[in-house]
Amino acid sequence: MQIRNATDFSLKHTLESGQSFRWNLIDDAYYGVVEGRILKICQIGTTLCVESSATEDKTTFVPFLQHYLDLGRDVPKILTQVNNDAYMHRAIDKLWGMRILNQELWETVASFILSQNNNVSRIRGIIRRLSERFGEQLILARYVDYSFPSPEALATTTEDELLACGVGYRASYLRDAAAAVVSGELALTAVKEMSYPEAKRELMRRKGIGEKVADCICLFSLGHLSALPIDVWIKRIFETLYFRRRATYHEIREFAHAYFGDRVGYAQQYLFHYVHECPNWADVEHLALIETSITACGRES
DNA sequence: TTCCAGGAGAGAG
DNA sequence: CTCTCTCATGGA
Repeated sequence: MQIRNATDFSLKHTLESGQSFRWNLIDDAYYGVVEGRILKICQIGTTLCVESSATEDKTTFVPFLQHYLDLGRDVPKILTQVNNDAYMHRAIDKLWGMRILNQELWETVASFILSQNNNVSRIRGIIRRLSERFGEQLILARYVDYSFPSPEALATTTEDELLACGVGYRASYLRDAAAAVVSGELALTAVKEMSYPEAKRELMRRKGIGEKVADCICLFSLGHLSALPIDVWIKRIFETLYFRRRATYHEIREFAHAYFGDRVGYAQQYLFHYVHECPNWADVEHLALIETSITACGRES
């Protein structure tokens, strides 16, 4: 199956930017599991070639995939709004076409609970082992993978089995969240209908979900583009480039919304992925010295 | 060996 | 409110 006219879209930047942990690049095609089926996607120009392990109805599958990849959004317009300085200009130029995915909610909740105090490659390994152990086997041609474990599967296992997958001290957080979904205490269908502040507050009631993880869930699953996950790198960027001093999370949040506007989540993702792709910290500091359009922040007490 | 990674909870001040 | 310590794990 094909999707044409995927303009201003980069499959590579989108799937490799650390918002999903499930995609593997094999011979120019990305293989991943999305909502219970393996997808194989490759991009040739503005055309996406897609294969699925499931039998798909084209009339529903194409809109589903377009929504997952956020293809319906006017991303160039957003990037114009957040292209405020030399550093953002470089990030946007380097990562043109990167989009923020709309991922399945439970998988996103569980994945970012596991992300705390962890690194991307290890998070990927944990999720792969959890899926192999607690998910269902899927096959597309010679590619074998496993669906993301259901809340029921993770709620009824033991912490020892989770530890064997390498989740570490996050085992109790993961099991508690799964149990809350099963019991209905965490109503995911209701969370999907909530506003950004409501959804964030509801998610943060769970142990293991703080501000940053809740913002990742709101941004990478619920489409709340004003969500701003502040990890150590984003904090470092804002402090070096825009504040030139230590800043609290509250200060960064306030400044970022004023500086980038209500699509700050998109700006954040370009900053996050760019600093990981091009970890030239001296360059950041150099830009901080020559940048003049951003001196408004951090002057008052 | 120590440090770090898409942090958060608990406690102290 | 802010600061600090700890948490399990593996790669650098």
